[in-house]
Amino acid sequence: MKRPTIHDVAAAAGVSRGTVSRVLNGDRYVSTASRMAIERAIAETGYILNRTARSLVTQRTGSVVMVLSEPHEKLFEDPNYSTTIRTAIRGLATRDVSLVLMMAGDDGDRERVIRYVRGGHADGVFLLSTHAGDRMVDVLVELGVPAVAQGAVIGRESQIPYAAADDREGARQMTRYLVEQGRRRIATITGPMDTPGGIQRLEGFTDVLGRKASKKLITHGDWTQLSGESGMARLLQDTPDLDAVFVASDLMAAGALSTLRMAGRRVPEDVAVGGFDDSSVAVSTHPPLTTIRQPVARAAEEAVRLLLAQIDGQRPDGPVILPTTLVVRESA
Amino acid sequence: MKRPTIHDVAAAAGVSRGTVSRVLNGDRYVSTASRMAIERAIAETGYILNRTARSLVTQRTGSVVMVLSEPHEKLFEDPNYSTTIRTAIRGLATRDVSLVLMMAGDDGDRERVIRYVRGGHADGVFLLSTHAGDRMVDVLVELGVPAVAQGAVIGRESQIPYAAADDREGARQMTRYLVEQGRRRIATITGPMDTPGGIQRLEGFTDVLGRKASKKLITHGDWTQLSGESGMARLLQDTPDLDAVFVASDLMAAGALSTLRMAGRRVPEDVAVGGFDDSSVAVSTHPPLTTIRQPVARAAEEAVRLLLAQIDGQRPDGPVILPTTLVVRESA
DNA sequence: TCCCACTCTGTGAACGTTCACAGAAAGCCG
DNA sequence: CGGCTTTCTGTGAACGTTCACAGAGTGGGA
Repeated sequence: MKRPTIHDVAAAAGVSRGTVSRVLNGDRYVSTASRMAIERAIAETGYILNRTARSLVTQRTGSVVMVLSEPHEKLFEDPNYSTTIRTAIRGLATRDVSLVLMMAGDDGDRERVIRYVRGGHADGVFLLSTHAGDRMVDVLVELGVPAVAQGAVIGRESQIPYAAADDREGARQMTRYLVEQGRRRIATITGPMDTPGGIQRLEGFTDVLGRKASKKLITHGDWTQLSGESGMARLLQDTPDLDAVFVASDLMAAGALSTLRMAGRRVPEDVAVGGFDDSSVAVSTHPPLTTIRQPVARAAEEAVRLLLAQIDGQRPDGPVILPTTLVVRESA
Repeated sequence: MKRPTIHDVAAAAGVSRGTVSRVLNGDRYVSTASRMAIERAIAETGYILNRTARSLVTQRTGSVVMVLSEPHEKLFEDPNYSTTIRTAIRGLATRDVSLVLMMAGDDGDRERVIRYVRGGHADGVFLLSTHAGDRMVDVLVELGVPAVAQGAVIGRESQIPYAAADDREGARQMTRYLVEQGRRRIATITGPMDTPGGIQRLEGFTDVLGRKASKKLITHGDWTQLSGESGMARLLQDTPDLDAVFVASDLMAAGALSTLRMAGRRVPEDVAVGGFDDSSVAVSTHPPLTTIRQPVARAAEEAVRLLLAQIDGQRPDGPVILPTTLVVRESA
């Protein structure tokens, strides 16, 4: 029992391939009689379009590849990825575009992604957590394939449109809040300085604190919970009298909380802790985190929109920056 | 500038299409002279195989679809999914098979998945968190498409091979441990009773407790943190003197911890809490969770193996059940 | 009435592979 | 030397669509 083809439908409807193809693709020059006959024939035969055959001639695949650029050990700790992936799948599904997931954790992976895209196996690329100076990005830009990023790709802001939260302003909100709460020695644990979140959240921090943001009050993490623990330990050592810390992600903040607890500091009485992301861990820590909510789902939706627009041949309307909001819980 | 095709390679190497195709597919009847010429030609022209064209004739796509069957609100809270997805991608990549991600949160989604598979757009299906009685599964089985599941598909254990942790024995380990610690009134919060984890972890619990596992000591959650909170509240109301609770997932256990804290019960002094999964939340709670580690990555690897074997036309060697281990932290 | 525009339809070619087949060349055995 | 097997190669057809083109029918305006 072979699957029915467009020929079978045409025969059943008493028309030709061409006409069937026209209704399949929404061409307007089809008589209502033919259209109805064809629709009946499709239902009767159980015909399903063969996208492979279509792709061969249209040079379009109807799929998009999402590239996750985290090293393997670390990947996916961040619950935000899940939201982004889910939202993107849904957004693309409305246009019947499917989502292929690839990793770019090492050079072999990146090579594979390049081959995949260069081979024309995807109509567009959705970049996630791409670090500065990624060679793969150079190749993609050179190829001119439609691309979009969730969070800016550093150094490629003008070539690859993106959707992101307003990291800098979010960091300002949190820092201002800590200041307003009367905190005087405010430290920060940043993200990696080759990611937009790492850079801009630190910028927001220094925007508010000015020269009070001394070197000793700044340390760097890599988004992992473990790096939050060790970062907090370093800060306590360098500045034992700190009374607040702005941690650039909730996951790192969870790590910072454990270190503080082990050091016998009460949160928020002795040290206030501010996170960033409002991810699911924010409510499972003790105490629950005061944090900055970023509209991850909205950003993913916007990114999908930007990507589809490019695939349709339109010029994307620049980056989309979304506002953040302060969520006060108990840690600060 | 068109991309080079197999014709261009053939011309550059001074052979015919057929011979090029043979080296591309690893056929042994090719002279070393031709083979070398062709390999040079491929490198020089920058040729990349067009999988679409290949798919059209071979009826194989070189891709597999992973289906996530959680309702949209809830999906992805569980960090284990991330591990599974990542591991599956890596495993498939070694065979140059790509992974398409689809959701099956509502009927529309499921319909889309069916259309996709029926249309022959994937060589196999990787089922994640599929609930009992899912109509989509019936269709897939009927279609006879290679399929595999992470965690048994209830009612389809014999038709769809799977890889899973030994949920029942894991639950026994935890329950035994609680008993050994001298706990006398042990309750449990289960997962949904249409999932294997929900059913089997409860079975393990009653295996150990026998008739001591009274109705009042059993309540059901849906894997979410919130359901852990409310489940714990119900238990405290029904059985105020309980001194331990086995929660069928870490995420729900995190919820249970908050409820206990709000109720003024100390963990583990007043109430011991045992989780299940050893997911990332287990270490961010306070106190850190004593839990059951399941080899999620191993299970994903095995599932990929089972799937690829079927795609290669072999009979899968039955379900793979992997051992769990007790991880003692501070909550019990 | 004639011409043109518009609507609708069918047909052949093309997309870039693989596959089956046929046939050439080479080696071996009696 | 003749025939048989093995190795190697080229060719036409096929996979299931879309697309461009040509042509038929219809209606309206000059």
